[in-house]
Amino acid sequence: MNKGEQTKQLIIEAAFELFVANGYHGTSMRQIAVKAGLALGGIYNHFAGKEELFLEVIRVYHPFMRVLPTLGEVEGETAEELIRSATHGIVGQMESHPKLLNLFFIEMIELEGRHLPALITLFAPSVFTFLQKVYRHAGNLRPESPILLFRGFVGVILGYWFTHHLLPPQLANFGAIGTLDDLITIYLHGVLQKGESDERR
Amino acid sequence: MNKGEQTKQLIIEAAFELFVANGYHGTSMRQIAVKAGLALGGIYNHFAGKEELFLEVIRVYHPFMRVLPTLGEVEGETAEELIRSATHGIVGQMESHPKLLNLFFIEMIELEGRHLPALITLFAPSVFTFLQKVYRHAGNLRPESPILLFRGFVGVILGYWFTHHLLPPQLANFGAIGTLDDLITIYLHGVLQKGESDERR
DNA sequence: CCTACCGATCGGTAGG
DNA sequence: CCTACCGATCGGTAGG
Repeated sequence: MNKGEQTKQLIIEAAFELFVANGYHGTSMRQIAVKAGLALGGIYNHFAGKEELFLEVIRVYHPFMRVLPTLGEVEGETAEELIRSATHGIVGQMESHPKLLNLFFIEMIELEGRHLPALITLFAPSVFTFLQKVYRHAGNLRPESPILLFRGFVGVILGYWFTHHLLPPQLANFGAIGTLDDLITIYLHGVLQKGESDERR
Repeated sequence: MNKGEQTKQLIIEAAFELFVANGYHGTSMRQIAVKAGLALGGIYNHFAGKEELFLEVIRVYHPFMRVLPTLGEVEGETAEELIRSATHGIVGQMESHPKLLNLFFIEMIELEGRHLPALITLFAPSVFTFLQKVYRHAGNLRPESPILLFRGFVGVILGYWFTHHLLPPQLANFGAIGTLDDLITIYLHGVLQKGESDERR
């Protein structure tokens, strides 16, 4: 990696950290320049403008980019193993940089979600691969629709993440807060059925 | 409501719509003034500054403010009825203004979540009331901890909401997208147990 | 890649 | 509640 490429990476990293901390309009090109260690004008040797820089940050750091590819690589012998492994993989990625999700929200709000469709269609295959694997390893899934199963799966991750970062610690005396695996267990009880004696409704 | 109070409400409403559409730093006091139908300087007769105005918007429009009180009023004879009714009540509130949730994210990102703790402790009682009601009407809940039950509940709502607004429509041929009630059903299968014969793990 | 600068717009205020 | 203004800062560029 030559000097110019190195500088470019420094700019992207600096921009990422400032964007997720202060938002798009809350971050100035001057702040990014200082953090990347060059003068304001220098940025424009690498990027045509602020939005182009943001697009590059998204291309590298968007949570879909970090999180969904792991779905394609998940391994396991049963649906339960696949789902537990996928959930932990995704949450692990999210924990690797707790502000990663902010990029998603910033793009939604401040750039009106203009770049989401492209990202979604880019990663839909990983999701399909994962869902097919799950259904292949288990004929005993209650939701007949993979999409529905996936929507519940998303709920487990989001429910865990937001309550994990938001619930006030003092309410622990109202009951155990629980772990990610506890939430997965609830979900698995919801989607797995062991034989037809299990029919409830 | 006298004239001054009326103007104040117009400002708050205009600010709300601009904030959720463009973010905090992406909205200028001049835009708000125009939308509210007065001159820039006029806003400062009602609010000390931009952040004070945002705080008032939050006080009126924050999703917690709109969504959690319904939890305190939910009625039903069984845990299932209570949970279904609460979920529909909350999602209904969210649908009444699809950008309501943006206020939550804007506060998180652009104002660093400084005002969340106050909002959370303000509405914790509604949540507790709801959870107590659920546990009173059903001894057959799998999660021993109400907090854990609640985290799963949050997951249902968030999972539904985000996939509902994000999933590309064309993937419907991969399977039915499902409804909110389908997701609630999965969750209920996860948390309700009908007798001890149901033990799975 | 930096220096020095551009016009535009920002939040906010004085004075009436 | 408006007009007219303030200093500060914005994204971006020319020229070297």
